[in-house]
Amino acid sequence: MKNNPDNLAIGAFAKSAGVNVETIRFYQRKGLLPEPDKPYGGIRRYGNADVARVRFVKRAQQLGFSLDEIAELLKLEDGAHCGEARRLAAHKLDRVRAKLADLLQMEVVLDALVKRCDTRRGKVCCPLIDALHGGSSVATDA
Amino acid sequence: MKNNPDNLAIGAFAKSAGVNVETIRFYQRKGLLPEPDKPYGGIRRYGNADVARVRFVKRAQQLGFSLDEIAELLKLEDGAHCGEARRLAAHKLDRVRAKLADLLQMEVVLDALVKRCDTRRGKVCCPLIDALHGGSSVATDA
DNA sequence: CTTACTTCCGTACCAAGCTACGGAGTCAAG
DNA sequence: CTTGACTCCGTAGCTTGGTACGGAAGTAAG
Ligand SMILES: [Zn+2]
Ligand SMILES: [Zn+2]
Ligand SMILES: [Zn+2]
Ligand SMILES: [Zn+2]
Repeated sequence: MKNNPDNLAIGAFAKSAGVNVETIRFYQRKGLLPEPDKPYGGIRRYGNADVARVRFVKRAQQLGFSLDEIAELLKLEDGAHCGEARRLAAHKLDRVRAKLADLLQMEVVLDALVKRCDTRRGKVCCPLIDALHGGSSVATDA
Repeated sequence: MKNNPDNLAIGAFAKSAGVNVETIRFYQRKGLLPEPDKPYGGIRRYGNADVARVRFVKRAQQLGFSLDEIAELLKLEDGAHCGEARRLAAHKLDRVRAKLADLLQMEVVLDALVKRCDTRRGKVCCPLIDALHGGSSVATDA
């Protein structure tokens, strides 16, 4: 009875889902996971559907969705609202791309600064520091 | 006397630096900005050096440095510690690149999911939702 | 029955980077 | 001198995604 995968106490459930017990409780408080009824004075039991739901959350997180956004996705969990799901994902894709562009810009500038720092080492004013002082191009520069 | 750029009260200083007054105070508490002595029972005054320092902080932030890291950079502000500055920036560059790789992975997967959602619209189970259920590849997949 | 492990539940705390608020003091204009 | 704007200072709150704590009650093994 103890390891029946459809009759787990919260500890086994959390382990099975690959998260911390406190994370489960946190998701319950956030409304991402249902809190099963508990027998009077007893303890709550969880099943495969709950494990699957946590895994759903974790996969969506890997794609950059916030917990609030994941709550929206979970409302579409039956797969019958393709348009709505697509809209959410497309919007997230936009924001991922925007962040990507920002980071790329940082990468370009940092790379240039580090290289300049290498080639002009030994000067009184480090070109990298100088750029942060506003001495040379450091911003988007476009 | 009022708009002398080397004798600013905190409000004018903040405006001149392009930040909120509270941000100035916050930076002072964090040790990023010195708190000038104030005349007994009077108000503190700020100058161009302070404005430049805030701008330094903001430029470094744009490159992805955290305030703690910026505190380190500010110790090298005289430009005489090229090697140390280069080390900090190179390390940051590494982390920017790592984040870039993560985001790129997200972008690839999200893009694929959205496209699949487009082409298979109308199915009972939306392919996007299905992938989050673990139905198809959604993870790093490498 | 006792011991030891879980569970339950509320509450508080963490990082980061601010933002807001309240009451008292100061300053400049009219 | 009064009014109103500004400053000072401490403290508290916000966001996101959890983590940690502590005491009471339930559960399992011996
Ligand atoms: Zn779909
Ligand atoms: Zn310099
Ligand atoms: Zn250098
Ligand atoms: Zn499905």
